[in-house]
Amino acid sequence: MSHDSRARTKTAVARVAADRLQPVSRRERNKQEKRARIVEAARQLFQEKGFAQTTTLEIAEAADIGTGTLFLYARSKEDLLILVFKDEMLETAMTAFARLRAEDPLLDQLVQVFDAMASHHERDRDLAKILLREIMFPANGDRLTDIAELMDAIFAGLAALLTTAQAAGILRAKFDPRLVAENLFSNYFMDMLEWLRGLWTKEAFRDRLRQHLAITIDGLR
Amino acid sequence: MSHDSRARTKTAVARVAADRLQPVSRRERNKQEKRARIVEAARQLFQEKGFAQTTTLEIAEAADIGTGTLFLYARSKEDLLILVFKDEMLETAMTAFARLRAEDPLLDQLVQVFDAMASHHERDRDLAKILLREIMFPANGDRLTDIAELMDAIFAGLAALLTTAQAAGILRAKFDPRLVAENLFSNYFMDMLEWLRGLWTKEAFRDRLRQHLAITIDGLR
DNA sequence: CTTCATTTATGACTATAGTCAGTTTATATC
DNA sequence: GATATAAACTGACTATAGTCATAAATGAAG
Repeated sequence: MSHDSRARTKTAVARVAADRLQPVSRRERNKQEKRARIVEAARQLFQEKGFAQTTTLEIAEAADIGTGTLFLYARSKEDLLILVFKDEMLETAMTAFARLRAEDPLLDQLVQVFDAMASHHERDRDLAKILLREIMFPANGDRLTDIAELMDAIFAGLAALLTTAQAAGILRAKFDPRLVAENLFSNYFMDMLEWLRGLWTKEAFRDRLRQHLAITIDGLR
Repeated sequence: MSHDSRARTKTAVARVAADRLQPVSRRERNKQEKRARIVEAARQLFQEKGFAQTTTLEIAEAADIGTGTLFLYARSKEDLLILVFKDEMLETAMTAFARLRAEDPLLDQLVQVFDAMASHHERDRDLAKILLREIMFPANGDRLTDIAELMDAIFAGLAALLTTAQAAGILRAKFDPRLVAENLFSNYFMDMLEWLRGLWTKEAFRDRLRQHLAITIDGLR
C-alpha cells in the first residue's frame, strides 16, 4: 500500500539535498499523518465505546477528516481493526516468543506463548472477538497481506520451537514442524474463542488449552 | 396465501376432541407455516443471489410477511442462516457418520466424515464462509442453542469413533475422546477455511487435512 | 508564476438492517 | 356472541456503513 516513490525527476540540486534530510514527499507525509490520526482516533474510540457503538462518522471527526476519506484508508469499518491492531498483535506474539526460556518443557513454552497472546485480548473481549472474526473471515478481499503476515509470523515462531525440540530429540521428527504448528494454533484459536465467549475463567482456559496441546505434543514425543 | 379454515368454531366437547387429534393451536400452526415460508424464501434467495445480494425486504416479500415480522423469527440477517441451514448441516454430518465402515482405518474414516461435511459447502463457498462465520462468531447472543446442538452432535460423533478405536486397542486410551475430537475438528475447520478462501483444490484440501489429522492420530496410536 | 495532470479529500447521498408504536388476530371467559 | 387479554404482525421510520461526483491539493514542467 505505502509506496515510497523516491526521487523521481528532480531539477534542483538543493531539492535533492533537502530530500536527503526529509526524503518523503509532502504528499506522502500528509498521508502518513492522516493515517496515524485515523489509527489513533479509531483505537481510542473502539477501546472507549466499543466497536459497535463507535460510528465511522465519529472516527472521521476525531481524526479530522471527511467521512469519505476514512474509506480511502480502510475498506470497511472492520478493516480498520486490522489497521489499528495488527502491529500490536504482532508485537505481542513476537515478545512472547522472545521471552521463552529454552530450558522449559516444550508444552510449558507453548502454553506461555498462547497465554500471552490471549492475555493481550483480556481487557476487551468484545473487541477481541470482532478482531479475530475479521482475521479469520476478512470482510471483502482486504488486508489479506497483513493478515497473512501476522499468521505467518506466529506459525514461523511455533515451527522454530518445534524444530529446536526435534533437533534436541525431544520431539519425533516425523512430521513437518509447520504443519504441527498449524495444529497447535488451531487448538489455541478454538479454545480462546470459547474463553472469549465467557464460558470459562482464564485458568480454566489455560488448563483446557494445555490438555489440547498435550494431545498433540505427547503423541509426538 | 391460502388459509385452511378447518375446525373454525366447535362446541366445547367437539373442540377438545379435535384438539386431541390436532393438538396445535391455530396460532402455533400459523407460526409454523410462516416460519416455513421464511425459511424457504431465505434459502432460495440466498442460494440464487447470494447472501449479501439478498435484502431482508426481499425475503419478507417472498415469504409474504412484513419486514418487521421477519425479525420476530430471526434476530438478524445472519441469524437466518442458522435457521435455514442448521438442520441440513446436522443431517449431512449425521449421514456422514452413518455411512462409515467400521473396518476402515480410523484416519480414513475421519477424512471421509470431514470430506462429506466440506463437500456439502462446495456448491456455494461464499455462503459457506458466512455461515461458518456465524457459527463461530454468532452475531448477538443468537441461536446459541442451535449452534451448540450442532457442534455437540459433531463432537459426539467423533468421540464415538475414537472411543471405539480405543476399545479396539487401536488408539491409546490416555486422552479423553471428547478433547481429541475437539482437536480434530479444529484441524478440519481451519483447513476448510483455507479451502473456502480458494487457496487449494479439493484434493489439496483433503491431503492437507489428512496430514493434519495424522499428526494427532498417529501420535496416539 | 502558470498550466496541466494526478492524487487525495470531501460530504451529500444511497441502500438497507433493524426498531417500535400502533394495529390486527387469536384465545379464554362469561 | 361479546368482551378482555395476550400474542403476533406491520410498515413507516431511524441509524449508519459505504459510494460517488465534484473539488482541492500537490507536483512536474516550462
